[in-house]
Amino acid sequence: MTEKKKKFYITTTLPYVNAEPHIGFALEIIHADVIARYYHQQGYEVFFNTGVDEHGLKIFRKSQEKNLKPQAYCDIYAKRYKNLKQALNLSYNSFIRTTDPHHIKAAQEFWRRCDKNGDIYKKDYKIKYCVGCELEKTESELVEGGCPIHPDEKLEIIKEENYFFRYSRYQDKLLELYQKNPQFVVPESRLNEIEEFTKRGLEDFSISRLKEKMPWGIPVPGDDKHIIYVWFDALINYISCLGWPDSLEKFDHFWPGVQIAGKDNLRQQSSMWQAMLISAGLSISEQIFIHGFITSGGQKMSKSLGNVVSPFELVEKYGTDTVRYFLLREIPSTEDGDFTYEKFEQRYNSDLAKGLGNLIARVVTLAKNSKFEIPDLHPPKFSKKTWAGRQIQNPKFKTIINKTQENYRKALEEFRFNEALIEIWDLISFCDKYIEKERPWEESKNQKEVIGNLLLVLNEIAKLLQPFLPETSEKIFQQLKTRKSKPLFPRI
RNA sequence: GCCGGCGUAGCUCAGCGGUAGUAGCAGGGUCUUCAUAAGGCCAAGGUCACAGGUUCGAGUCCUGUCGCCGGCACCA
Repeated sequence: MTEKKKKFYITTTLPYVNAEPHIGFALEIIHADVIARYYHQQGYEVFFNTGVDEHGLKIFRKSQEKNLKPQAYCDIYAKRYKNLKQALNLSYNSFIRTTDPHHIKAAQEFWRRCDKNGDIYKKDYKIKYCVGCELEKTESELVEGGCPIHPDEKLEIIKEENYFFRYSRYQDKLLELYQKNPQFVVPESRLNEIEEFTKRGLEDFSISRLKEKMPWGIPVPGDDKHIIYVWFDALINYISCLGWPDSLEKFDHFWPGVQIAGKDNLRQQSSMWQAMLISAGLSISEQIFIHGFITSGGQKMSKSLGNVVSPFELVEKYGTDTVRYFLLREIPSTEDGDFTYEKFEQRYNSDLAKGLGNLIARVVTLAKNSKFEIPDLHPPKFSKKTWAGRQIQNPKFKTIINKTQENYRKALEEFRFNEALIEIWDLISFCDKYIEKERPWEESKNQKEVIGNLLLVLNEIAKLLQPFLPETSEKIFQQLKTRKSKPLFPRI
């Protein structure tokens, strides 16, 4: 993240392909996209990874339900997730699948390194098994010590020999990491959470499953009877996507990177994965950003409640940038946020149609109607020192634009997307007031200067919007250039 | 049960020791016409969850109560 490095790596988590793409994942990948586009605009070389997690029991079962081979099932879903790229206008350059041959090799090599370091050993793993469900039950699933679906059935304890990872060995190193680097996990509340968890003590966790029970996974190196447990394999994607371990050029250049994950993933990303990296002798991640969840009308989205929101449907109905805008502006980046169609349309009308869209339309028309020759704008390319500051003469504009840029940059570098957008909208509001005051539709001696100033500011607004609303940003540049007004966001 | 957070205008939130914020959105009045019946201005709207305490002074610090929400290991 420092200026001199000039390269930037960001990755989402890999969604598990047992369901359709969820609006919550759309939020995560849009966050990552904004950051990636921002650093790209700043002149950084950016590597942006996403993909899908395809191994494990749930997928194995799903594929059986649908009478498909696991790989065939995964192929179908991988495609659905790839469709998000166009729907949400994403700029990622790497889409990894955990069934990619290269990833499989990487996971096995990673295993060997941890093993070599003495961190992998065999032990009996006690599984709680509900005969009624014919399923393993985890502690967190249980209600009053029993299966919530079959409370009368007694849970059986099944012992199974698994490989374990010596997580307990890393307690001190992890605590030191959190204490030395308070920015390692954002927001701070999540850092505190993981720190408190770590202080309570770490237990080694199992990292393999018996192949005879569930064959859909990566074979454990040197032991045919086991496959690597799904998330030990999945986490490694963050470096296998960079070519590790075969080709280290990209890996050496980009790693470590920033990882974005949901709050349900705090432990895996900011703790377990970090311990794994240390064990394998690799650098820990640069930073972990943890976002919240999206509720639907105040409730958790679930099929049974029938309140699941599909990102594809939203995009089809309202357009890509509208969806991006809502998620970035309305959902506080580190907290849970709520989706309703009412809120969505209200944001659209007040901010996009009446705010941004209307301002562009009025200025473009003013410029078109003006009898003066107004000089061409600078191209929309980023240049560190110019922004608008140097071109605009009006000192009030200079001040507010400088303030906006500064707050915007700070907000973005701290993942406060909504606040960065608020900064831009303050500038929009400033322009509306300026127009009202100067009345540039009337002929006057400063008419030319006023319209010129406005065009320059809108040019800056389009630049600031670029990471958030890339398509709209481009349309604004076009309209400013051609002086042809066309509504960006028709009122609904 | 243990640990942490939150409760400020109809809604979303800022403020975290000095008369509550030029807040935003919604609602009301008014001015204007370049613009997507958009925009500007003005007014209204709060016993800062409740009860004690510390302090010259408390949304702001402390204690307690109530309410809501997270975390407490195999959820990818």
